[in-house]
Amino acid sequence: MSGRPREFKDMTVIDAAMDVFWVKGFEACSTEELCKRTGLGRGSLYNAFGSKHSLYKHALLRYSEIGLQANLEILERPGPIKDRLRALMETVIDIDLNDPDRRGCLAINAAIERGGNDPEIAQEVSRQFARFEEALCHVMELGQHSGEISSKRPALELARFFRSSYYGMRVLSKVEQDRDALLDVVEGTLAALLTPYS
Amino acid sequence: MSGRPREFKDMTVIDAAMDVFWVKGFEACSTEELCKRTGLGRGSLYNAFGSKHSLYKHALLRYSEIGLQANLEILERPGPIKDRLRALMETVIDIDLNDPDRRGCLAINAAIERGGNDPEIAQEVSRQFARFEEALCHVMELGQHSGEISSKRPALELARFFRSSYYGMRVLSKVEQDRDALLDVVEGTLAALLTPYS
DNA sequence: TTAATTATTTAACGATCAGTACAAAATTAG
DNA sequence: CTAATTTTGTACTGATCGTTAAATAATTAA
Repeated sequence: MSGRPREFKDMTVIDAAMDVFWVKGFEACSTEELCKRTGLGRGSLYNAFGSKHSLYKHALLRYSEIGLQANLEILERPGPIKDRLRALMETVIDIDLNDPDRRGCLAINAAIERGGNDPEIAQEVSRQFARFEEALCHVMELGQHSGEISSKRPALELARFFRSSYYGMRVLSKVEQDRDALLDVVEGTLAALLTPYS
Repeated sequence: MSGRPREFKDMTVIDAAMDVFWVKGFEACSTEELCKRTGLGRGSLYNAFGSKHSLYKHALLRYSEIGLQANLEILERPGPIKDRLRALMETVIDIDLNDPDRRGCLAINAAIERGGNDPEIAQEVSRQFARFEEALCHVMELGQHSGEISSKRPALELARFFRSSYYGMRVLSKVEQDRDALLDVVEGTLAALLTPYS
């Protein structure tokens, strides 16, 4: 054990690869470009990660510490539940519309590009979707206890409904340039949660 | 003009190509497979459509007469607005979950795979999204006039909100196998539209 | 019939694809 | 030091990519 030491940090390489996959998707991203952007030669890249598909999996896993985690942090902020949910959606609108590459959400991109034909990727995406659902459900329960959010519906249903609306908004933001169209989604979704009676 | 006659109908070829693009996406679909599935030789295919990208555009345009139109027909059915909106979502859940290829919605697939890097495709997707919004808005207005749907919010906002939730559901259905998770989206979304007070 | 036009078939184009073989380089263990 | 081990850089693999060239076939117009 322990021969020549690696000249790179795995995570740095995965981050670079994630950026490329995020912009171009899996199929449209060549191994040559991955080498260029990670700074690794083909030998090193294949020695470390085995295949393009494996590197993509690593990138997707890493994404849960970027995209998902960023969302969870907004949800855990102090302050009214309503403000957190609004911040979650409005923040993502700003990010998506200001991104010249319109990368969107890597997990959603993976779900669409590979979910149907790639069980491994589908499972990891599903895991990330579930984690988001869980966090949202927790927030909905908090809101229901404090009376900020309608208790007419189960928290899980509200979480799933909100999540769907959020994901749909990220699909729309891939091609939409009218910010108002996205802000209407925010208003409609929040209004649905904040019915004034119990 | 008028030399040797074509041995195929353009629309038949486009339909076949659409099926392949729908299952595999744009990048993962080779011209060889397109030839195989359309029955055309490479020469005929390129003579008729010019490029893979052009054929993809034709397929996406054709999709608006399949996917979009199917939705519009459900929305134009007679009967309560609530039933139409529910049918729209539940029908799509059945289709998506019963599809072994998990093709989902081709317009959404195109938005995600190519929306960020392909302005032509982004524009056509945007057009189809807008048409769906328009139809939904019309239905919301009908529902508001008849009192079936809350008038607290503008019809356009309701339409945009519903559409986002619907698109999100189709993203989820790419990797979700729990029907209840999708049905909760339906319940949550409909409940939001059907507040009992004006 | 002939010329013009368009479609089809086949073979091939250069480019690029993901992945590998292998030798040189750098380390540790003994 | 040597042997063992791992990484690195480079050259290369066969396969496949999207696209094109060119000969042949089928039609209409004259």
